Formats: sequence, structure tokens, C-alpha cells
Amino acid sequence: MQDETFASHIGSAIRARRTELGLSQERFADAILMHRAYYSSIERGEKNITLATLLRLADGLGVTPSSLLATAGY
Amino acid sequence: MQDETFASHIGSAIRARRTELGLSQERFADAILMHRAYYSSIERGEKNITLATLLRLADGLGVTPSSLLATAGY
DNA sequence: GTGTGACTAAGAGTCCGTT
DNA sequence: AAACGGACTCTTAGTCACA
Repeated sequence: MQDETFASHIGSAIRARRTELGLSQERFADAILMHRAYYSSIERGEKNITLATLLRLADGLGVTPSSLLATAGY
Repeated sequence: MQDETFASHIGSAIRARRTELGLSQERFADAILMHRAYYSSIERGEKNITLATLLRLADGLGVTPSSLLATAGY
């Protein structure tokens, strides 16, 4: 994607929250019915995810999409 | 997209902010280098936009992506 | 437990025009 | 000024095998 830092920051915020919950990528990905490899690429900031995907991730992490963006600095 | 209400709510929040700025769809779309037809579909909640696009829209509207989501109820 | 490359289907995003 | 259509290109969403 064009704005790589943006996706990276979001990915880092997601990863921070997941580890805070004490979950592995695999277990969390399973919980939100997402494939582990795809989820991994999101945390690494390789994907410019859609709002629907952001909502899914935020739900699984137990936070609102807006707070997730806010903690990432946006 | 699958979660139509989500996109609709975001679209409404974007439209509210644009009209608040007194801009037409065309003028605003031009300002952020986006095609008016596509921008129109976003306001109507027909598109599941990516985070990069959300950032672009928020920048043009002079608000943060997180506050845009928050005003939409997410 | 995680990262990566390769792959396909679906949808994001662009561009033209018409109502 | 805004909605809508078709045709098009590029990327996301999703899966798999392997490191």
C-alpha cells in the first residue's frame, strides 16, 4: 500500500492489544474466524485493511474501532 | 459489502461533515483527488473503504479518522 | 508460534457518460 | 448538484505450503 507507516502503526496497535490479552496470533485469528497468515500480515502492516475488517478486529480485541485508531495515533 | 449499516453510518458522518464545510461532493472529491462518482458511493454507504481512504477523507474534512468513527458511533 | 511467497476471487477505486 | 451505469485495473480477502 502507499502509506506504509499508517498500516504499520495500526498493526502495532492491534498486536499490542492482542498480546495484552495473552493470545497467540493463531488463537486470536481463530477466534475472529480469520486466517492466521492473513492476520499476521495485518499486524506487520502489509495490508491496507477495509473498515469491515477493522470492525471485526476491534470486536475481537474488545475495543472500539475509534479507540484502536486513537491509540495508533490517528 | 456485508455490514451495510456500518458503511452507511460512516458515510452519513462524512456527508454531515462535508456539508458543514459548505462543499459540494464534486468540489470536495476534487480537493482530495478522488473521483466524484466514487465519493458519492461512499457517502451512500455502498463502499467498504480501506483505512488509507479513510485517512484521505478525514484529512480533507479536517478531522482525525478516530473522531470520524466516533461520531458515527463506532 | 510466526513470517513469507504464491495463488485466486471478490471488491476497491478510476474513468467514461447519462439522468 | 447528486445518483447511477458499465467497463476497466489494481489490491484486499482469503487459503495453502514451507521456512
